[in-house]
Amino acid sequence: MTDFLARRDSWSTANCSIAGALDVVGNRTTLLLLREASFGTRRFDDFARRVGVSEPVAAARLKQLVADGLLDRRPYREPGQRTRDEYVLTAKGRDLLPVLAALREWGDTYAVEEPSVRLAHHDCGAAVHVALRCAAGHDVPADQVDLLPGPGLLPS
Amino acid sequence: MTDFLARRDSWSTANCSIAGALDVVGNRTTLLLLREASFGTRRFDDFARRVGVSEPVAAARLKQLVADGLLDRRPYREPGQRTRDEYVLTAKGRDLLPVLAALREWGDTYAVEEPSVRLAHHDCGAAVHVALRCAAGHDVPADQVDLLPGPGLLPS
DNA sequence: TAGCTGGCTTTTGTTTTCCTAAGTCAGCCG
DNA sequence: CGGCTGACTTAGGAAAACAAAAGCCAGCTA
Repeated sequence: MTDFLARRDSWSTANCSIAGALDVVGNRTTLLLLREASFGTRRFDDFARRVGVSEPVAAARLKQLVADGLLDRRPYREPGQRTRDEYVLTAKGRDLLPVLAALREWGDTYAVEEPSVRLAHHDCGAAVHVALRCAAGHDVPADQVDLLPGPGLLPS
Repeated sequence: MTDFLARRDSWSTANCSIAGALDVVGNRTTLLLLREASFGTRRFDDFARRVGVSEPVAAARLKQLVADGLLDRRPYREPGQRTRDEYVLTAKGRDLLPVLAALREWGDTYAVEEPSVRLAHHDCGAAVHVALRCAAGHDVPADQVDLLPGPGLLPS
């Protein structure tokens, strides 16, 4: 029961949630586009320029993100302007913000000297960081996390 | 001060922590190798087989992970066996676990029907999930996160 | 109605990533 | 000392991702 880890050949790749998530957001450009979307970027060429990617790549990735339901593409019109399309995060896309926050936190520590953005709690102004918590409300240090078989493994 | 987001062309790509983190772990194979390392996998061919990648790719990625300081490669010897090399997470690599946990949580919700692994708090057994918290100890919902300029932007 | 601009798409060619298959090397085992 | 196994490396080639440049189309603006 507890040593299901020992024979994880059978399930390590099969229907793994991490692999499934990476099938959607497993490349650099996609995550940077989502970073921009979380900053409020909406227009096509802003995405391409700020992510630092060519237009064909931006078009392909944005299209894929819309197809995957992370971004919503919808027309809008500023007064006196023609109709344009904008891309905004869906709930499914917003739920990836913890991933971006965790990457940012790691990058702040190990990849850059001076972070250009910091996250603050709107109510109290204190710095926001990513934490592991259990359903009972405890803070969970990384070494107190147990790996247990999930419902996808019970039939075996 | 608050509309620094409006002219983020200047800093969106430059020394962004997320981009820096993705330079290290920005591809699928690397993150899956770290997932395996977090499961306790140590041997070369176990990594390759469980991640589902060919040996040359596993060798290249593991070598890069060692060079980046996320994995430590060290010899070990089981009794009656020859010396082998094993790969184990460093502190720098362990600090990526929140990223993996966040990806897993998103994948549990959106990418698979039945997760094969669940995380539990060792002390109380309750499910572990990723949360945003501020330094003052509050839970921070995603819509209460403010983006503020960090130290890397002050000189401008 | 003739530009002009935003928002893409198409084309072309290069670079990166990956797989398969084969080869290497060290050392225990008979 | 000759084979076998684990842990890789090398070679060759296919597939994917990417950039640069050009083209297309809709609809304001003049």
